[in-house]
Amino acid sequence: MSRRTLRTPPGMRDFLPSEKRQREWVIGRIRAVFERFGYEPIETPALELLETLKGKLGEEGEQLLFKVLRRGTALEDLRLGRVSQVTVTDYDEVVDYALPYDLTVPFSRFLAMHPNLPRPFKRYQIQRVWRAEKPQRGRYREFYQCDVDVAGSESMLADAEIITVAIEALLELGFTDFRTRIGHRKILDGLVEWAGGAERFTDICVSIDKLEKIGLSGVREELARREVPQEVAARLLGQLTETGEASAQLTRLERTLADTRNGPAGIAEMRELLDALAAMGLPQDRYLFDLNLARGLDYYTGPVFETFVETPPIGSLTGGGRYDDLIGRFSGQPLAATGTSIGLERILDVMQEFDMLPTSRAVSEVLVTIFDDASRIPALRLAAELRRAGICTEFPLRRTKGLRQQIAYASSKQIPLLAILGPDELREDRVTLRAGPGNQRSVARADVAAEARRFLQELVRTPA
RNA sequence: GUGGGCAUAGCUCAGUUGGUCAGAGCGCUUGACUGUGGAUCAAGAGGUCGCGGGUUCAAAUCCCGUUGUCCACCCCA
Repeated sequence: MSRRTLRTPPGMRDFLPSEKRQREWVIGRIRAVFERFGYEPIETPALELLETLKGKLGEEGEQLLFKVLRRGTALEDLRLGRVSQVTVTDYDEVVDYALPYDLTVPFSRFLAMHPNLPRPFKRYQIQRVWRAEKPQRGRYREFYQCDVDVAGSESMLADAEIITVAIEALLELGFTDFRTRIGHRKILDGLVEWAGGAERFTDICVSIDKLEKIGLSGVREELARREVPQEVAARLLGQLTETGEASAQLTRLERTLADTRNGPAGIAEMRELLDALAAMGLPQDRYLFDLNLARGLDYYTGPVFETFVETPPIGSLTGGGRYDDLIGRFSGQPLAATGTSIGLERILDVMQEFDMLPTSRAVSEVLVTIFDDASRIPALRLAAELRRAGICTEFPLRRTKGLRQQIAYASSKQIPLLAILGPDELREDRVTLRAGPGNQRSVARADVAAEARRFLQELVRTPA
């Protein structure tokens, strides 16, 4: 088998048992936080109609869709040699389906299809999504997102809860060095209107979103490159670089944006949101109002939020916002919604780098030894008994030579406990439980399950 | 999509100015060792040196192309 064929597609990975268990551990913690706030799990298909996904991602998002070639029609003729070539003028002609790019759009489709669910509907969703990007550190073509969303509430309480859930999830995983930036699309909208660039809103958002990253001059250049008039850019940047307490900034903006269409509503919502957050018991230094946070996706309509770690510079760990119009685009019935996405892969990358993950050990907690034909049946019985007691147990599935080899197997698989049931033990109706050199005890055969359980608990408390 | 680094066994990597350079360690397989911690000893499998072309008496080594991969940009989780 050549190296050429023996590989995974770019940006898509195999996970070894130890890696998979770490992933599941992290997912488990995140899920526990979601459920602590009353969010329910759902799942959507691995394919969506292309039509469902189109036109929701912004200009650049759409080319990142993995599209599935349609079966039949002219392409089938081509495959069967009935025709020698096929002419296509738009990919709609050959594509019906695409792999989801995120979980928000499928969720919106889901909500539009299930209008009778109790509202507000609170769901979480932990699934793979796909983007046809060039893979890089912290960026893959196939990756998991952990989304939490509330649909059917226009209250800032919903946004505050989503932000709180995301922060709690990171705290639960042991993160300490992060900040959640909170911006507001309506305030930005007001600001852009005030500056006289309303018709270029999307372009302007994309540019000012980078303020932190490329600096004032970088944004000025980018706005110029996008042909935003210079005086518009100047007015805008003057406002965006004002700093200070959130409340002071909002008071200032309130005056500036008094006559704009969306500014006043945005400011009122932002105040409401910050008040709610303060009441929800989050550490104050975990989040901040950041006028410059815009986010690239088209569908956000209200507060937007993003969580960053300073080190390593890996990008955002979570990102989300309010999208009150998206669901209406599917059903015609407007339905307010807000939510966030937690980036599992980046979280894992960071946790790996800072050694925040628990040391992985095997699924099996006990290995029951098999010495010879005579001890085989008793060993199988013992294993069955341990399993009935809820202890993950295995025994050697192929011939082993002596105890040493079985110990080596248990060690290499990091199985913590060995249940030795040899001729000596059988004669005395006992079992030797062994956790390591010099750390073993002989227990009565009848007490094995209880003793093993106790032994394992001691081992967890005092890791070897 | 743009730019740069890298490519030798399953993994981590040696390989001199082109000339016994097809290698090591780990892992894997088999055998030996009367039942106590990833052993030891012995044997074995596994590579057209990413692929294609060129230079040369001679290429893992130099040149060109190509593919893959990693990093940066863009964008994002």
